[in-house]
Amino acid sequence: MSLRERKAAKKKEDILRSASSVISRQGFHKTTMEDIAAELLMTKGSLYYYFKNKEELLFHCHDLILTGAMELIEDIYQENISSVEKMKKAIKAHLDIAIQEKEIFNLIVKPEQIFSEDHIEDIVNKRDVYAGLFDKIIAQGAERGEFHLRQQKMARMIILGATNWIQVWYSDKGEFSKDEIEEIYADYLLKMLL
Amino acid sequence: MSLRERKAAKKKEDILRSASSVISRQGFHKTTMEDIAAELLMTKGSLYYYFKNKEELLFHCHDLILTGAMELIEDIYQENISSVEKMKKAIKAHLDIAIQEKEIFNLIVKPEQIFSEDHIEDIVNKRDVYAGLFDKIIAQGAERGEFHLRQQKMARMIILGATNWIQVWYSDKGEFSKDEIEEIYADYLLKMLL
Amino acid sequence: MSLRERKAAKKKEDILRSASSVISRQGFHKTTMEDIAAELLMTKGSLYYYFKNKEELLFHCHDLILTGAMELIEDIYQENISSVEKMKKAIKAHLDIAIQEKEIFNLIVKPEQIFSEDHIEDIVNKRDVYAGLFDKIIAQGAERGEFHLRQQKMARMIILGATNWIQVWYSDKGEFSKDEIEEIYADYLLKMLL
Amino acid sequence: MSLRERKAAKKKEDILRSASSVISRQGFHKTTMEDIAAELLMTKGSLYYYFKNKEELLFHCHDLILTGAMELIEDIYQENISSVEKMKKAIKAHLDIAIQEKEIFNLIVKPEQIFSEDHIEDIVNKRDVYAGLFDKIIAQGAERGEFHLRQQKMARMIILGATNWIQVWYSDKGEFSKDEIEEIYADYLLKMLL
DNA sequence: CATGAATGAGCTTTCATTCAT
DNA sequence: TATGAATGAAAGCTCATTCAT
Repeated sequence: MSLRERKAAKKKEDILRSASSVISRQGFHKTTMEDIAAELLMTKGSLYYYFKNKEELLFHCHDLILTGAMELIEDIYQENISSVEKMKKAIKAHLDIAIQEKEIFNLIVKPEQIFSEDHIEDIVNKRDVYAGLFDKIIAQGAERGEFHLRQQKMARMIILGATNWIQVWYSDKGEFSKDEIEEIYADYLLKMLL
Repeated sequence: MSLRERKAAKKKEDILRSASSVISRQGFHKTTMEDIAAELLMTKGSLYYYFKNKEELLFHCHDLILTGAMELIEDIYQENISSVEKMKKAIKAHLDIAIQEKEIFNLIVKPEQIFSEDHIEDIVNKRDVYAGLFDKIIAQGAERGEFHLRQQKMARMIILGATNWIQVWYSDKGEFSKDEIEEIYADYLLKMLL
Repeated sequence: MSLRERKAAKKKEDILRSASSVISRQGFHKTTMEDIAAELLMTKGSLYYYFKNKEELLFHCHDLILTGAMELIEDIYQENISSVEKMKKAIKAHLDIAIQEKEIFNLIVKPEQIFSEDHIEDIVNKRDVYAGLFDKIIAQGAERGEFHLRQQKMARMIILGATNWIQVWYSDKGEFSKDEIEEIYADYLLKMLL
Repeated sequence: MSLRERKAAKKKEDILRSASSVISRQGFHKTTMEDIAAELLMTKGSLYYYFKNKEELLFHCHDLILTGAMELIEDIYQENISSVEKMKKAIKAHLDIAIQEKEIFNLIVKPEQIFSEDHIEDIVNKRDVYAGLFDKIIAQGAERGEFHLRQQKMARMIILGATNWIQVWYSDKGEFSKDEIEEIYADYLLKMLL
């Protein structure tokens, strides 16, 4: 990749980060291209130099964050530790991202209300792959005799549902610190699997 | 209440039910006043006779559903049964509503992105009251020695989070029936409390 | 048709006439919805109450004029006169319309550059039907022994081409009156057919 | 002219030819500077090194083609052949260009809709000079007793109109070859002059 | 010379809202 | 009460044009 290209790639990522942040604050529909541009001290016209429309921009936001998350969880899965430990770590990592990326992560929820058919399949697939990582951890734990449960997929849905929801109410001014919350969540959810 | 007033009240509720249904399908931002009116075989102008604007309409949708849900859970709380049973019933009832009212229930999530300041406080309060009902069930269960847990609020958040999330993926064509799903969810989540 | 409906239909036609006139002056691409609205003392938003987009509006402009023209020529064809007379009348009628509706008539030319696929077929068909009326006159004249020519379609194309072109240069301030021009055109073109 | 200048001149002509071709396909308004640049494997910024804006570029396209056409017809006029032959040749030559340059030639039609006042006069003048060449052929033919007609200008307009129109419908997949069409056109139009 | 990047004016379109009838 | 009609503000998007490098 040439210098030029790397510069452009960096700019694209800057835009995505910035857009993610604004969208997380205001929601996708209430965020205008102008809002996003303003945050970057650009004009909205310039955004279209990098992304061909609003949906495309969002799609890449989504992709960036989900890809990052997948790498994290995949790494945890590869670690040489007990399944209980893996799941604890995975839950904490997931909570971390959900808190940070609020709205973007929330997009995973209802792609049909935002994305056109072109992207939905891609998005749903990626979301499934991500969820699959948690399935793998659970399955491995069950095999190893660490977890005892019948409906593994259901358990995974409960775990991801509960953790995704945290963005709804989390505030860094709450009674518990982020780390404490993550600890408590992990403990509770692990109880379900044992 | 005069006949006329009662007629108007009924019409209002018709509108709210209809609007809820459309919004649940399409999402709030993608639903236009025209869509809502069309569903009722009215014209959008008429809606403004009953509700002074779109937000007001949505606010009352929200209220209608949340009030109904509160009554259900309150009744369950008053029943003369074990806390375990109460919680099971409450979880199932909550799942029922979440599945049925999808989008509207989803509003409970991020009111700031939709409602203006006039309503937010009201909405947040009601949501807290509703959540409080679950807290009461948990507290009672702990008192009675049925539940064993320290962070009661956290547990409640996990429960509501996990159950709210169901709207994201639930489909009546899935592997499990609604009743089965509710049973499984209730079982898993109860494991957390014992 | 109710009074309401007739009123609306009339308004639609008003808009079409007005739009035709503006477009004929400025060309389709240089004419904004605002221009059209201004001519009617409306706001551009209102136009969308009657026509769902700019293309649709243009399509109906086109239709209105072409339908009118077809009726004129069809009537001439039905008259009980010699083919020479029919063709003369048809040429004059066509010139009349071409002069009056300049730009709209010009649309008949390159629909692909303006219309999306949805409309092109319809437009091309109508245009063919219209041209077919001239073919019928020519064929009848040939049968009756009034015209002597081999490539009838080619002759028709020359006639319509020559007459369509008039909008390019016609001005009511020129050396000849519109009637004189029509007379001369008809005479010249008839020479071709005899 | 220095080497550098000649290089630049050549590049300019390359651009004009390329632009003509794209515009002929898509029409002026639907052709963006990017389209033109892409065809030349350039970036749109570079175009502005050679032409100060889109209108200027179009103006020179127009000029290039019309100048070429004028030379052709002028040469025909100078030939030592009968006026009938001259006119036949001129018609065929004109048809050739009209078919090839479609859209650009079409520009001759409505300069006001595309060009600003700066260019209109120039364009109209050149167009008149071009048309004048046909007038000269006709006048000479009348003088020589080959043609018999009163309104010479009108005849010329009919001839140019009919031939210009060919771009509207010509396709190289039609029933007749280009040569045949030209022959037929020339024959028909000549009948008008005799 | 060429280009990548940025700009901003202008366009079409949508839609909540208003209001006379 | 209900509605057809109109409005206007705001959004997404396009593209000719500019300019530093």
